[in-house]
Amino acid sequence: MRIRKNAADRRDEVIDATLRLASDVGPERITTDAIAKAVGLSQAAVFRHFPHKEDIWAAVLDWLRARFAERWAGMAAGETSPERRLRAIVRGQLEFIRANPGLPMILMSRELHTRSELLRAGIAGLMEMFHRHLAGVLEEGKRNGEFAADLDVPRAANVVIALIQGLALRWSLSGRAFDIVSEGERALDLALAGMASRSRN
Amino acid sequence: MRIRKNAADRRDEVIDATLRLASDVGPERITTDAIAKAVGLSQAAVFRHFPHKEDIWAAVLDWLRARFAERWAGMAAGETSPERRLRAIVRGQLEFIRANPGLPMILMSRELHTRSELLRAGIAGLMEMFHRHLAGVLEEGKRNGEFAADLDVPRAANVVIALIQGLALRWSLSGRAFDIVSEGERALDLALAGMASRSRN
DNA sequence: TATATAAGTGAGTGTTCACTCACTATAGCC
DNA sequence: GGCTATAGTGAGTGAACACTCACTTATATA
Repeated sequence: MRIRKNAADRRDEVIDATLRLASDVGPERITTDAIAKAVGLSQAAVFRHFPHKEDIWAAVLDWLRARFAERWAGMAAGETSPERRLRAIVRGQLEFIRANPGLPMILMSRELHTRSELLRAGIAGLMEMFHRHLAGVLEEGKRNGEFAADLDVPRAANVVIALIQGLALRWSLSGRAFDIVSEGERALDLALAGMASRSRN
Repeated sequence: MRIRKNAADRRDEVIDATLRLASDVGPERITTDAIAKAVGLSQAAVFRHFPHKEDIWAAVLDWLRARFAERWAGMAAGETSPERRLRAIVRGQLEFIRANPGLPMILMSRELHTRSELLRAGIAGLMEMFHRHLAGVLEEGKRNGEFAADLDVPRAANVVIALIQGLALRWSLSGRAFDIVSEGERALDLALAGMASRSRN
């Protein structure tokens, strides 16, 4: 029997299935047929809701953007000191990745980057959002004295992002063989404190 | 006119072309036809030299493994202190990436990881080689007093790798819009010295 | 110089994929 | 209960792709 739902619900189901499939097989190998099966539709029906496959990805990016905004807005209220805020942001991002393992695969996908300028810009936009968010907290901590007075804020934000992405990459490729959240917190500790011996200089 | 070369030369040409194409279009979008055109052969001729496409990737990984071994053997002789050695290793790796922009795309490719267990193991092996190499130097520096006495060496090595990979990712996706070598050296400075203010604790 | 061997080719094949189209069934409204 | 708008379908289509095959041509050496 044919189950008929309204368009908005189906769109959400497709977005959801796509995110889940992204972590299972990788974004480049998601086919419209796989999405259809995951949602319980015929392949042709997918194209009722999204005229082109690219439009599915655009919707996924919109969904992610909305989630990020939500999370960061909620989180800003909590912690007091900039360093604690930074840790909370990183932890939050890692928890989000743990809950949505497809996310890093999407952000890192060369496929999505090169197939369409729209998607490239969308992904770059997400990363910029995060960079600005981090830079704001780092700047505060620098004024505050919690971070080094001569800290190069934009570069430090990039270092934090690189840490998260490098970690997420290893996590994904290892088949999620370790806990990305606790491992990420340790990595951040190292980056904040430094590896060099404290006795020198 | 038909140009005929011996098999070994053709294999090298194919490996070379594949590495170059990996940076241009990404590993997952390299077709045997594109490789054939790059080398100046018909598509069918590619299969004279490699029975399956997977074999081309295996050969590329072998080539990379040999290059790494070469470089690291040559480099060990140079620098004196562990910290300088670490910096030299990272710099060397970044220079290698700059010269072979396809490398990070290959190492990060989910496609290659999931399509074949042989390739997955090959890539994991390359990363392990690098991890061991870094851990050795960090261990030395820890004994030496240049690095923190309580440094968690394997984790620190992972942090360095994450930094390089995260940086390489941003570099690739940005269309190589900055100098990965100098940017990487600054990032390493930050990770070694730490971001937190020195006045605290 | 004849011959064997190996490098090369054009023209396929089967599969996978995004996307189309003519048609059908259902929900919501009058 | 009948009508309309729209979610849904099965059966395509054409393009891209890895890989095959029967056949050709160049090279090394007996």
